[in-house]
Amino acid sequence: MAYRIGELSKLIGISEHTLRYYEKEGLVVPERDKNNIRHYSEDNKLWAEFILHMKGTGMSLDDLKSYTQLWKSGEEGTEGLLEILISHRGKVMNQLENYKKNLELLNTKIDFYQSSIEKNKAANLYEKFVHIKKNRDKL
Amino acid sequence: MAYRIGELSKLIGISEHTLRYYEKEGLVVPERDKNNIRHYSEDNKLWAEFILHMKGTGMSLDDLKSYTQLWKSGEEGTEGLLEILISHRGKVMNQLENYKKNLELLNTKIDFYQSSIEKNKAANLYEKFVHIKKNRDKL
DNA sequence: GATTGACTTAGAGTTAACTTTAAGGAGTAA
DNA sequence: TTACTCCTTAAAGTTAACTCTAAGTCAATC
Repeated sequence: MAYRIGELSKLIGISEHTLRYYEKEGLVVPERDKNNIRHYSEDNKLWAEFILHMKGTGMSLDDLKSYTQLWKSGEEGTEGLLEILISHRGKVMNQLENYKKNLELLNTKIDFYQSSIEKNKAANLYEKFVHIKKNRDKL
Repeated sequence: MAYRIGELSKLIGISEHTLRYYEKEGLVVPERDKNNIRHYSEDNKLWAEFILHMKGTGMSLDDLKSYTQLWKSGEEGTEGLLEILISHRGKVMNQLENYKKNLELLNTKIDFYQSSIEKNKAANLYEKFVHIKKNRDKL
């Protein structure tokens, strides 16, 4: 029920280096066995995955450090956790809007270039046709 | 119908430094007057805004450089432009999904903490009530 | 005449989040 | 025994995209 660094690294798709870095930063701190080998619990894994999710929507490691500290502090940190989550949710909602708008912009541009290529191909075909016709007529 | 660097900087919300940097990188290249002052045309402005949009959804300046070069090359660049746009659209769609999922996750967490705070408040109120009652009974 | 806003080059500094290196040591599985 | 995975520290290197500095010049406007 515990993962060694190499396993976890493969499971969640980040390097062992990065996992050690996260430990140094206090983000994901596994237990050690008598040989000093890291053992990541299921909770450690879930926490790491949560971090990756939040990072993936633009939360900074600094914010994630604060978040982790608050979480460790137990009940008294709850309001702080909420504050961070709500502020981040605002950013995520803005980004969502931003991405939606830009997707539309991209679609418009893509449509434009695609039809301009189509037109171009049609024009070339016509040119070829005229050329062939001309040469045929010459014969 | 043309902007000087300071004006454009304010209009589109990036620093003059950055505009000069973009010029050096070949991204937005304004005309110069006889005194060597930059004059950004309406097209320059639109291009700059387009760049900011694409950057805002994660396109790198390197890709934007290629894009700009292709655009300058005219008709023969069209297929290349399309390729970049379509590839970027893919990334934007993935990000959109990612943000949607994370928004849900955030909402779940926020709900959880909010109700746990509510419960806590209720419990505290109850404690206070018991305390008051106890003291009143003592009298 | 003073202020404002523009210009130049060349290079150094910043930030976040890794990523790599060096150089060695130790436990475990086939 | 060989290979594999793990461990350590400390520090240097990387990347993108700026951001700033210095030191000076120039033109327009109040």
